Amino acid sequence: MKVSTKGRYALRIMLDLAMHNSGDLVPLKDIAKRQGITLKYMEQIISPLSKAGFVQSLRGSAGGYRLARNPSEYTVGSILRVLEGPLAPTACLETDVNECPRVDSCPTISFWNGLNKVINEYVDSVTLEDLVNEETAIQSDYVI
Amino acid sequence: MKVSTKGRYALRIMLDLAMHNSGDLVPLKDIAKRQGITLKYMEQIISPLSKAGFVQSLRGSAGGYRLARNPSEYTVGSILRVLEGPLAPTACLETDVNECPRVDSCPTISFWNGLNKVINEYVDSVTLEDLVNEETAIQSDYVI
DNA sequence: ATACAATCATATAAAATCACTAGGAAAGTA
DNA sequence: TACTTTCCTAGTGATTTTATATGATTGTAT
Repeated sequence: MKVSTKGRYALRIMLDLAMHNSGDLVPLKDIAKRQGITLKYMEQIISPLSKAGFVQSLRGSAGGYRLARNPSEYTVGSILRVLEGPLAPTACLETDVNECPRVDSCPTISFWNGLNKVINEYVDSVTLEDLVNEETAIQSDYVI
Repeated sequence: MKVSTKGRYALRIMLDLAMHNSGDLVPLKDIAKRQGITLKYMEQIISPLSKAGFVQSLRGSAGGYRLARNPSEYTVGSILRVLEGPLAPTACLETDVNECPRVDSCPTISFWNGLNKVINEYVDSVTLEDLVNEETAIQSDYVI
């Protein structure tokens, strides 16, 4: 029941971009340095995010990445799903085509459905903006 | 974010025992036949449940397993945890000793804490009895 | 006492997943 | 042209998953 590093790192990358959301492009190298993740591994993580249209990119010197939308328009769930696939707790909930031969008489399916629901409702109730606001609130504690 | 077969099978075994909860001992062979799981694999799954005191066992001819308590006294979460360990979505939430060096400044920890909470609250809100009642309700549909 | 039935323990292993590392190609900027 | 940065693909060691297999131990019934 663990979220893999890819999902967790994807969230950290997107949150880093959200906290440096000036409109300028942010080189991945800078994010890697801040987050303590190797550049090469981060490239693998941001690639699907780029293909999914979650970030905009530009190559070359002064290139980098930036968010494609407003931080409030990303739920954490949507980010995790790009790297993790469906967040369903069992494989039988993932597709419309139920491959499990026991599905019609399965006494546990309603339980798994319920778990699937609470997980997805929660991860989609939190946005990048929520996390940014929380973080800046924490930082201001030090100032005060 | 998947529950492993051990956790899922453990739930099916416990539910099978709950639906054959006459007080008599149920041979594992019978459960294996009903559930379509090999006896040898089931032995590995029920062993931790036995050690955790979730089921009572008796060896020998006419031996088998039965629930140690009333079905209403088992939450699904408690069963899953025996086989899966903590159901936390990240390792940093598992122990009291936080090993992650970033924990004090981690902007995502509150999100993971929240996810951890909704998952565990849900799995502990459903009992074996709930699943049994649901199943017998479904079966009675056929009768009616 | 003996045979039988079941739990209990341990070893092995294929397959999949995880968490990276590495090399280089392509594209854009100064 | 030199440099920087993204983009693409492949490989790799470690761990986990999902079992299978063999046999020992224990208890019940006849």
